[in-house]
Amino acid sequence: MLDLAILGLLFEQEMHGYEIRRRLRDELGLFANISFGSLYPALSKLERAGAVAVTSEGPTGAGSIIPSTGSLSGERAGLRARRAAAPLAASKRSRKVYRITDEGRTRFEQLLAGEEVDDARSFGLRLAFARHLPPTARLALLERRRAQLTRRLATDLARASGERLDVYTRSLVEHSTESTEHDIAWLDRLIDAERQGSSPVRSEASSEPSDEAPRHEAPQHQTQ
Amino acid sequence: MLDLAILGLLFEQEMHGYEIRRRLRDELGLFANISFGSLYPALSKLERAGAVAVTSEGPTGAGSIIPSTGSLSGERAGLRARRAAAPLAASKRSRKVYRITDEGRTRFEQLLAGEEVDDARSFGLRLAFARHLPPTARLALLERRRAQLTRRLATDLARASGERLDVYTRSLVEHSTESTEHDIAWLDRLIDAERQGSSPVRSEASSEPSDEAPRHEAPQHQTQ
DNA sequence: AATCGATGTATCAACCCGATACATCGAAAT
DNA sequence: ATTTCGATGTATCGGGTTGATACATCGATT
Repeated sequence: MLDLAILGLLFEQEMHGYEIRRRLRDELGLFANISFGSLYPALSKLERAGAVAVTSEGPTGAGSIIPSTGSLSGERAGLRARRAAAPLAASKRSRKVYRITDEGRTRFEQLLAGEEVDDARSFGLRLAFARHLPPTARLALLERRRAQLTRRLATDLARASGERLDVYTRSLVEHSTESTEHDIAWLDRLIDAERQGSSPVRSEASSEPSDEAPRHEAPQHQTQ
Repeated sequence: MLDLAILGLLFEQEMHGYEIRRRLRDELGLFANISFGSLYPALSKLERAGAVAVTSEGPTGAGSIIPSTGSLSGERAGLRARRAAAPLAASKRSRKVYRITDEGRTRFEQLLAGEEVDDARSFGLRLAFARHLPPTARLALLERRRAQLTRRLATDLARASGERLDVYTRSLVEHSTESTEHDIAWLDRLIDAERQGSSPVRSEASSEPSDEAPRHEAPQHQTQ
């Protein structure tokens, strides 16, 4: 699940681990504070799997890829060895900038279109990257989530009406029910907007928009 | 965190693992589907720590508190009603019935009054057992949670207004903001009710061993 | 009688989190 | 000018959670 978040961020721009964490916290808001104990192993795993590649050193921008000395494999003491053996002038600080590969892009689309939309986090993450989905899959994602919430609402209502609960538990269940209803209403608005805006447009990349409906906010595509 | 849930359920009535899972799912609703891979290790750990003891074998040693069919009608399926209607006493089935110890009760109160009210699960769990808290601690719990949500609302608002987000991410952030506001309003109602109603009733968490029958659901005050 | 689903306990790999360690840099404090 | 301190940056470790899986018994249907 964290793989999806990492690949989604690297899909737009290459960056290093610390920056990934910052964006996840500040922009997405999901993973309130993703732990480094999750992030770095996930990056290593993605690198081993060939989904991302490291273009060591280079704060921002596109160029400035220093021809690596071949010892960029993340071994146990490799970090210290690299630091000691690389007193480069350009090397301000040890940072590993990650870049997504073609294989990673494929993996990203697989994960994004995956069916495991169980919890709120997973759904929120997919929605945050929903602009990379074709309209059909986007609508399917929203409706899958809506079906899940509807199911949960049914069990919540059964529990609220059937059981004998104390004041606090009852309030908890009632509030949970209201929240679920609120979520469903929100999803209905999203689904409606999706149906209004994406029906005439067949493809997100190449097709003439033939509708003149006053869309309040157009679904913009990705930027570089 | 799971320890609190287990001890809270065993606080009222002894039961076995499978039943703990069922109650957590059907009554509390938290831990939508608690995994056995969490439950059984937690039970073993609690047993090693002396917080619970196993009174192996015998599903209904001291008379089942199962309410007769009436309130069970709203259950998930008729299967449970069927099972509840026939509480076999000679069950040779391997089941380990757990009972809370005095040490476990102490541990339960420690956990319940603990300060780590970070996430929604932890708070919801504490609220579900809030009737075991003295009114002062109950109010403190609600206000701690409110303060957390207020902080989160501030960062959410900053993110929503400052960043340039695509349609879906923006909708996500806005919905999250609304949900947090909804939660805060709910907490305000709870806090208000707590301030109104908590003066006359003084009980719980004291050294009174008698005065109450071993009922497991006994909150009778308050105006919801 | 055989199958199937519910009940019941238990373990495993994979994953995630919180804490911690180590190291560098910029800037404020002394 | 030097020290201190906080932000940046990578990485590991222990412990808890999950989902999958295994094994076994019982009740009911076929």
